[in-house]
Amino acid sequence: MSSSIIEVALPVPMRQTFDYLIPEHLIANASENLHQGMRVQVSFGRRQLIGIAIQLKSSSTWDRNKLKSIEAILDTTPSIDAEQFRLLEWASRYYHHPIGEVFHAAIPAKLRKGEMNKRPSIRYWRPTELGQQTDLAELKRAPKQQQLLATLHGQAKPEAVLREQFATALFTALEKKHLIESYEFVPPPNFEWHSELTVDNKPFASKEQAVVISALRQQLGQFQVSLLEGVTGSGKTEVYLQAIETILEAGKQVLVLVPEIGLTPQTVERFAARFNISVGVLHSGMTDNERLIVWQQAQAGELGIVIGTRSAVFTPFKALAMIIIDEEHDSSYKQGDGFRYHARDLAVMRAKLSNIPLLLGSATPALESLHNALQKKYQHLQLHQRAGSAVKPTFNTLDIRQQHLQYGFAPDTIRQMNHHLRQGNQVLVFLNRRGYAPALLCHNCGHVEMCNQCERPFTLHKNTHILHCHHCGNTKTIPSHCSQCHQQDMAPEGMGTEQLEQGLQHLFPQYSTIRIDSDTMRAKSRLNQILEDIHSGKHQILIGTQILAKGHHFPKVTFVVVVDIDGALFSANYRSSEQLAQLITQITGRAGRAQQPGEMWLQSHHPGHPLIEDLLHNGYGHFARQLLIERRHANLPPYSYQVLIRAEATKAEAAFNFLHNVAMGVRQTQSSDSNNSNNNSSAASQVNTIGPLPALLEKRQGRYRFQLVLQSMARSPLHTLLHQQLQIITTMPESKKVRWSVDIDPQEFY
DNA sequence: TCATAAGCACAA
DNA sequence: TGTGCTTATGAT
Repeated sequence: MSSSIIEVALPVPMRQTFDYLIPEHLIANASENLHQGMRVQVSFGRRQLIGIAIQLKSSSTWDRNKLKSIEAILDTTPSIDAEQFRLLEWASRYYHHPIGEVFHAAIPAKLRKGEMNKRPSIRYWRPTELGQQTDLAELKRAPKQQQLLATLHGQAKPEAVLREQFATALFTALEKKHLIESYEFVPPPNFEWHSELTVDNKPFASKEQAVVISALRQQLGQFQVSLLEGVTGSGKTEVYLQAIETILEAGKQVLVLVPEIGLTPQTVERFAARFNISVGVLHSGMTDNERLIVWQQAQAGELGIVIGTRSAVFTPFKALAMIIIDEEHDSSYKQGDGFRYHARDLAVMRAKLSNIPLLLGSATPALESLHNALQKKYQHLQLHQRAGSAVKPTFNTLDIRQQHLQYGFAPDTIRQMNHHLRQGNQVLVFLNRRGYAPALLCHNCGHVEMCNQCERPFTLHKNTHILHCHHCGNTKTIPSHCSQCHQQDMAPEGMGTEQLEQGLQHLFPQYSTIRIDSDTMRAKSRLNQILEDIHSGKHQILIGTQILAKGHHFPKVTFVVVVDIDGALFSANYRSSEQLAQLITQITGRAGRAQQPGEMWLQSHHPGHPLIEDLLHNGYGHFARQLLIERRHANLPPYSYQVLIRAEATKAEAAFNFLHNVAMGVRQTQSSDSNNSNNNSSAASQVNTIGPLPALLEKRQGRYRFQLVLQSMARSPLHTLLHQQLQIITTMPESKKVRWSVDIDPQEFY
């Protein structure tokens, strides 16, 4: 049977694939030359698109003479290998995302654009003849230039590597002096890393570490997920290093995922230095060329270790033997738009398909991971002892009820900040604003306005001045008096980082304040510069959001203020308290030093809140287990499963009606199912709908946004139902009038 | 009467 | 999603 048709996945937001004819000159060799996972160029409408070959077929459901022919085959070996293909097919099904877009997200930009999968040349710098002869001392008035020239002495280096350390201006300056020159070069493949591998400066593992390392080494060659729960400073990285030693010695490869902000040159250097091999790095700040090279090198087996952020989970390997996810609780592993995958979950599936171990490491594991570990689905490994001298700050929860707050600070807090600043120390002001659903709180007594139906805090929608219960959909107008103490002091939670920054400049004009959040940190180099300034003591007051909790140490910070913990404790977003605890714990492990442990103050209207008390006295591990119990009682993830459907439109009714119809469809499907068969309608397989509710920022960029949550105690009925609904939705005329998206296992709501 | 914007269907 | 066709709006 001749296979003259090829099924192609295209990067369009449509759920179907497309059939094309294979032109005459290719038919003879189609089964030889065209394989699953290869890129093909096709004409689609008036456009030329790059698609991925799914399979060869001999017939199509489409009329044969309506089929177009493919324009070209762009690969000689599949860009998506068999293993990746299976992973991405699974991801497309699991996340209910169009397969073409899934493939698109998983390959480097250069390949997406149809460039040939050949090694691109890269720019190198080398000293010129003159540069070789020049005495370095001649450049002593330009120390940075001197340093650059010294680095290049006797050895050319790729520009990308040098850029991490040297500014652009230095290159032009030295080039002008005819001391260095650049050239393009295609580096030859290096399969020799394995024989060059050495293990340098390996410290002795502690007894505790040794136990964990040997447990991990026993799993090689089989699928097993392990959760390494290790307090800050317990030496998780050392465990990673020693666990992968035998893998590298066997010539096999390791993938290490790190949070977006955690990927510093130091991290990479630590891996490279231990094994004396070059480490592949993948992160968002790299050029398309740089990413493509690492991708190809990993695929060819030229790299023993690849360290990368979220999307590095798609990197192809020749002989992948282990995946490590550092700081596995970190929210940057979840893609927030488009193809909303979670790198941790994809890694679990990848490890399963490849039959290799996966190691999840964190001081503050995500409740999902902890749950799996406690359920014995994951192997649970623990490190309790800190390697160095212990740095544990003292805590103080400060009651701010009825206090006169200045820019959000209580008088005592301001006094204490002054005290620390006068001693020449740094103060860290922490404001956690992300992902909160603000509650309405009485400043006099701390009472939080709760939904009378489900005992959960109401969420304040500022635009409409309405309280919404995000659990049952109940609404209420904003009361003028507190129902508890009858004072007129109901205030919404919330202040932005910018306001806080201005306030601090007013309160402490003599000190330098620096704000560190993702907005100001767009460029990676900028962050490094600021971190350097902080370490050198240029700034005394640091204002930060999540970013500060990730991997950076602040030895000069002796006082940490968390401005408002109530926002997290009384958020309708049930993940807020988990995130707050993770942040507090992470900062705790990173501020201060052995000689001067530091202090952390938490401002709250509920100073004796049992969850916070538990966290401060018994640590994150205990707290997290308590929180899991709460989640179980409330039937929340990880004990239930959720899908969030978002919709936005220029007309509020359009978005609302769309989601309303979806919700009706869900209920209808279920009631007809239970009437007909009665076998599939147990409480566990019941899918509940919550909403549609307006999004917290209801209107953004002139569009009204709503969301609908589908929730079930079991995953499969939820997914089955969603699958059915999506088929209906895509044919609904309303669906074309709104922008809508599906978020499986949503992390951020409201 | 023309020009531009908004709405809409379609893609193999 | 990107494209081009159709229809609505509205300025002159």
